Amino acid sequence: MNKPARKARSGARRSVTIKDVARYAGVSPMTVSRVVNGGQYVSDPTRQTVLQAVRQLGYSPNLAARNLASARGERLGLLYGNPSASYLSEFLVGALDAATRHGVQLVLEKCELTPAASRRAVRRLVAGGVVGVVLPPPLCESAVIRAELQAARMRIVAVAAGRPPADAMCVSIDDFEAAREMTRYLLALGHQRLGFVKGHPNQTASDQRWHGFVAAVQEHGGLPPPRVEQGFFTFRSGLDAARKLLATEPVPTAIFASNDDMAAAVMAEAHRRVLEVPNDLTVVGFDDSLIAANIWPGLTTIHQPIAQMAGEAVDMLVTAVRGGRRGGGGGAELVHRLVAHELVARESAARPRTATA
Amino acid sequence: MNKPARKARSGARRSVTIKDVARYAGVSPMTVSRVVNGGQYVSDPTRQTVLQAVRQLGYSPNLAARNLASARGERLGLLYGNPSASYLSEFLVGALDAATRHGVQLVLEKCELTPAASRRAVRRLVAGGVVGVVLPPPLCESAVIRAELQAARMRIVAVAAGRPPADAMCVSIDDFEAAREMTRYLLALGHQRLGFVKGHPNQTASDQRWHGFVAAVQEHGGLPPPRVEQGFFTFRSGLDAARKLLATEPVPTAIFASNDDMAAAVMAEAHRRVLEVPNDLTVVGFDDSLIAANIWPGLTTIHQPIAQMAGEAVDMLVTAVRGGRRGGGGGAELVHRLVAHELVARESAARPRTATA
DNA sequence: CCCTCGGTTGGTATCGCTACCATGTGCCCG
DNA sequence: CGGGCACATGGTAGCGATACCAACCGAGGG
Repeated sequence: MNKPARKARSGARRSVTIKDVARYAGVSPMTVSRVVNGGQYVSDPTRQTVLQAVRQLGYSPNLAARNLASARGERLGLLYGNPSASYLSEFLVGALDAATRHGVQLVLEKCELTPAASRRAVRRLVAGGVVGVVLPPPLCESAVIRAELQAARMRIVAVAAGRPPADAMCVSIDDFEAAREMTRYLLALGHQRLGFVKGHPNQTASDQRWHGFVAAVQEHGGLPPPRVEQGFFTFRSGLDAARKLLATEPVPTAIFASNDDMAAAVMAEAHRRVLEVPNDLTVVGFDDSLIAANIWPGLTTIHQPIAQMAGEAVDMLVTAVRGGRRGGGGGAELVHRLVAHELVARESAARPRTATA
Repeated sequence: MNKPARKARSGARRSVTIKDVARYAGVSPMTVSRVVNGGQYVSDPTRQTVLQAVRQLGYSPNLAARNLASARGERLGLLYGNPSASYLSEFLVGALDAATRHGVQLVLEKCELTPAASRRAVRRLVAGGVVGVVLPPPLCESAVIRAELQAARMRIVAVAAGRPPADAMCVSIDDFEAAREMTRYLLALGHQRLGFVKGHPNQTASDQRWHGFVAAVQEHGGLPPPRVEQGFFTFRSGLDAARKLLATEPVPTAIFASNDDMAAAVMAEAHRRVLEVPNDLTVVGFDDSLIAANIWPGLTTIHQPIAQMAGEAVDMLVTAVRGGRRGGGGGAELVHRLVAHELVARESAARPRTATA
């Protein structure tokens, strides 16, 4: 038998259980459990004793057992769509990390944006015993998917939706504020003739960014009207927009694209026209996706703490699911959490040539 | 009691347990367990019946219960280093998917390449009860990390190491063959003056790709000696290499960079010199990373089925761990699995201007 | 013909923890 | 003064799966 082998290996392994702590503290396992889980009906002296024992013995609860007993081995789903978003990598890291911390399982499911595909994906999730779902962009914008999920009684957290949907929890940065900040940055550099490439019209974040841009322009005042083109968050659409923006005089001295892919496209088109970035043209983006640091010159952009956001989303889901099971039925508190963004200045933005410092 | 209420509501909710499957298949839970875990003492008819039931009911074992009962910390680790590799995203998707399929938990751990950091990361993994680790590049090349892991008796699968390490399982594409294929492709287009940007010298894949390139050049024969520069897989290093390659006459008509980031850098530098790609210069890369399709012109490159490779790695780990525990001690079969690559032709490669078709 | 033996099954205990109920205090209120 | 209520605690019964052993069964050897 290989039992002896196991024994030998484990030696150091065997962990201290709740019973050990209970015995050590001279109370029942139940009391220990209550203390550890922040239960309410424990007297303060007892609590201190137990906490002491926990520290002394280095007790750490067995996740598997806890999950099993509390039937909280909940699975969470992560529905992802367009994987071109270099988002996904960081997003997954953050989400998985949080999931591991909470001891919940994370199930991935790919999903196109068509109703049929959504339905299929949701069905697969339900079949997999998933009780809550994280929705990264652009799926978080799809009312169809949200409705489908809601019908299956899933909890939902939308990540990085520009405007929080009314029917789901949400974690995002303040797209409006971030765009305003970036625009102010451009204005502070001395730019006057601005160009803007809008994002995909069916993502609410696009609006927020656009409005932030407009707000900054208006509060500054006295500028020639900015040139605006519609984009769709793809490199290709950025190229088209850039072509139009750069074709007609007077050419903008700074172009703010609603995401990095489009900003990269603007830079590519600028190069084609032998405009040097940033000396002849300043280009800034949004997202701080992988491409931002991997092109030359590096792209000045807005950094979103994607991993953190994904993690928070999972946290929210876990508390919602657990609290929901515990607390009275359906008391759906729809939290909306904002996290901090950051303007990352790289090489693609500079004072305009004609700046009147 | 709210039990009835739960029952009523649950219908779709309540996950199916091993007992349900057993009842459905008309056998005991034990037998189901044996089938699911690939146990040996099950007759074929019984096995089929059970598998059928599993599929019908959509059964998926409860991780918590399994871990608790078997005390088998069946967690797998994924040690990732340099996340600049846009690799990570797809890699995670594949790995997580496989992990979910097998019902094992995947624990992520970030790890720098220094010995100290490796030691710390491994310690964290051990503390987390991890029994096997997936090593994506570039970590799979680090003998230090492998040694560290092996000392902790972990199973290891290295992914995309150019040359399989002697002491670990491995899944990769045939870098040599892929590079040779790409080079033949360039030669077939009519290119004669070739440039090559080598990859980071401490990754064995770099060698393989370089040798594949050389092999194709030699088997073709009668070419001027190719121009070669050392790169380090970073955009920056690609820029430096491109500068040198394009500075001295005669300029190559095609440049093969050992990865996409460097290829993108070559393209950027070409643009700066007002060389049009692909008309004035053909550029090809390797990896088919996100950037390849998101620049203009699109990069002709070698596609690696990253997600699939990651999935296979997890599969191998699972069978190794389960088989290893069961089967006689230490019969470490070090499998090395090759998966198919694919040459993806986009717009960055064309016949040279001076081609003598 | 019985007994052993290897392949195949089912029963039972148990993993570590928590839900749930019972119990036991002290205290206020009717 | 007894019932009720808010706290504080302990006991018991599982959660879903596997380990381990017992039981069965057909075949072959003594």
